[in-house]
Amino acid sequence: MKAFTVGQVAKRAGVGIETVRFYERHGLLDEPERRASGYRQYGDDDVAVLRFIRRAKRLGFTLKEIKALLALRLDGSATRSDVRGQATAKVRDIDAKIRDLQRMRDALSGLVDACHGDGPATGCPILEALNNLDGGAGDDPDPPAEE
Amino acid sequence: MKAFTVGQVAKRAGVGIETVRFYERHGLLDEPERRASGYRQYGDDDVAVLRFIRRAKRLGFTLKEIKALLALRLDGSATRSDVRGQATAKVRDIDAKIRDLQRMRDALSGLVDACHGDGPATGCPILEALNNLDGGAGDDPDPPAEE
DNA sequence: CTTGACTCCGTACTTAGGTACGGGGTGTAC
DNA sequence: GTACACCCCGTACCTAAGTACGGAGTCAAG
Repeated sequence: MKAFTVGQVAKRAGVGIETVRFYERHGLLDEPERRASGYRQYGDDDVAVLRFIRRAKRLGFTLKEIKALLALRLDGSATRSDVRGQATAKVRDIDAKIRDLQRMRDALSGLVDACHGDGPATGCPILEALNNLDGGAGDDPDPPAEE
Repeated sequence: MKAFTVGQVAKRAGVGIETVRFYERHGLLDEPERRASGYRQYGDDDVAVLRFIRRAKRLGFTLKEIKALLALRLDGSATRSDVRGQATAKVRDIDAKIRDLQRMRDALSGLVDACHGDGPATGCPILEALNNLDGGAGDDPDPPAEE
């Protein structure tokens, strides 16, 4: 029932007022209705969108990507297979991110296991572990050619 | 054996020359040895570090965080348990990211399944799916209090 | 021993994503 | 009916992470 002011919606979503206006200007948040005075009016759905943006950002999505994700929601002109295609592509993106993170996680956690004891850290097999952090998943535009 | 120029190391790592200098200035890459002419000299280890930075960045780590990750490698003054502590914290960070991504992935992929057929997208249960995208994992500094 | 590609350095510019400022209007509690 | 907090808008500023510029020195091939 569209009862929040910009300050209230910002507080509920855990962002700043200026940020709400910023998202509006950049098309992540729909332009809200206004009271006669010009005051913006928001509802719970706007809070949800703002929270979603916050979380997606933490996961490394850009505002542009988030905008695309949000657009899946409203795009009434798209056919279902359009939407499916876009969503599927996003799922693949996310899967790739997860795989990368998992490899990083495993290497790091292997490091934690290998580096037990409590002497000085020198000798702790961190170097090797870090080397393992590198490795497969690059869209490397430069396969190690000869020079 | 420290045989690459800045251009060569940049190419091998898939980054720009200016980026290499930038990382050096910001302490992510050690200051390399120089030839008499002042030319920087790099080795394979530097390539590995640059590639690592690239991957970590794609995963949403900031350069600051990456610097901290890289520091685990060299910190000879730290005790093993120091290093273990830091690495463990990083693992937890990464786990949280993975969980968030997985929830997002599941919601999105549920959307894909639910939205089969090929009519117009209106009616496709995207709204609910997006609502599910929100939910648990925020370090929300503002629990929905009364107003 | 010159030419072209590469390197040096410092400085300036760019994009993304906000954050702050400031002069004015609004809403409400006394 | 006037404080006071809150909102309006535009503009300016900020950090992160590069990217580009440009004049001078260097290296290797012919």
